[in-house]
Amino acid sequence: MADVTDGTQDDLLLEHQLCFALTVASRSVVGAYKPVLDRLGLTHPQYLVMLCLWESSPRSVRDISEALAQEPATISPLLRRLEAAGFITRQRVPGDERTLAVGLTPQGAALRQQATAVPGTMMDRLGLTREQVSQLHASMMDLIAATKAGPNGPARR
Amino acid sequence: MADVTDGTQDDLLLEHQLCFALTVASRSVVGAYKPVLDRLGLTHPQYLVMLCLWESSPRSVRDISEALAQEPATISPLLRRLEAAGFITRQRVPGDERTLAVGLTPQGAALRQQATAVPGTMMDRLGLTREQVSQLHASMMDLIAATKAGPNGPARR
DNA sequence: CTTGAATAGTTAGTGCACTAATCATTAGCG
DNA sequence: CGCTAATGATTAGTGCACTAACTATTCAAG
Repeated sequence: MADVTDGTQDDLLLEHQLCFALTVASRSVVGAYKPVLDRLGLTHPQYLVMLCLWESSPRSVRDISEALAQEPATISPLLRRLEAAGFITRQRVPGDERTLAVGLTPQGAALRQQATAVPGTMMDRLGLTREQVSQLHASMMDLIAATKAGPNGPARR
Repeated sequence: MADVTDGTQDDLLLEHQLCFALTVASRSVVGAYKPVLDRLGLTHPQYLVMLCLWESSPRSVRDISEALAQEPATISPLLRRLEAAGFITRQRVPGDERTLAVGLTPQGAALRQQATAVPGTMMDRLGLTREQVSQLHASMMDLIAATKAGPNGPARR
């Protein structure tokens, strides 16, 4: 007994669901970024792509998609919109015509200066300290690791 | 000095972003539910609606949308799909023809039995204890509260 | 060298989530 | 009463995210 899969009645209460709290938190935090990112002309997913490119560019679509833990099929149209906005360039790599070299335009590179204020602004807006942020960050990383570990945790076969 | 809005260089590192970890965690956890919910014929958002209705029904669209912290415009097409799947009914309330009464079909009510196992199964799959789940849940609720508090925390007008 | 497998990206199709605009109904006030 | 406000839900339009299917290029084994 005391098997973890024993479902008690209120296990199904919406208010007790971690998955629910997590999705609401995610949407709420992204929503809190919106007014700040609007001034940069970026959506939140676009902001993450720009962070990715400010760290290193040019990069391939696959490289970006792995860094952001998303499918290339998700990144592809997102890049087209960033190109249309004038922040990035998309060119085939000479010598390997399959691969795309995603780089920054001068405008895209310049945007980094304005973006440096974003993390601080958001910490301020959310009323979080650096420690709280890093603690929450660590919790999220643990949770991500748990989803990768598969059934019954990392100890299984 | 030590103003929280001082942006240091590596504040822009993707790996340090709470918002990034949060969105990845959310997508990863929802993804982990997928094989489990597939057997019930539900997507994750649809599962949340059903939790909502198992707690109390019939309910209006606005009621559901507030319980799930989502826009009525998001819920509306979702309900149409749940109706098409045979889990719920949608009828106008007699006496107030604006309001929709969203209720359960026998099939939708019966689905609850199968769903009772879901929370336990997921805890097992993620290798989380009840305590870990409730701690993470509390962290998420705090974060949600922080996004509602507005700039500079709850103390600000 | 050529053919088949692997790799890189895109496209199509489904579903969520949001804002803004619309329609119908109800409530309330002069 | 009758007109306006407000309320409840839906629709249109944009963007994200996923899977599956497709194209194009490159690699690699025979």
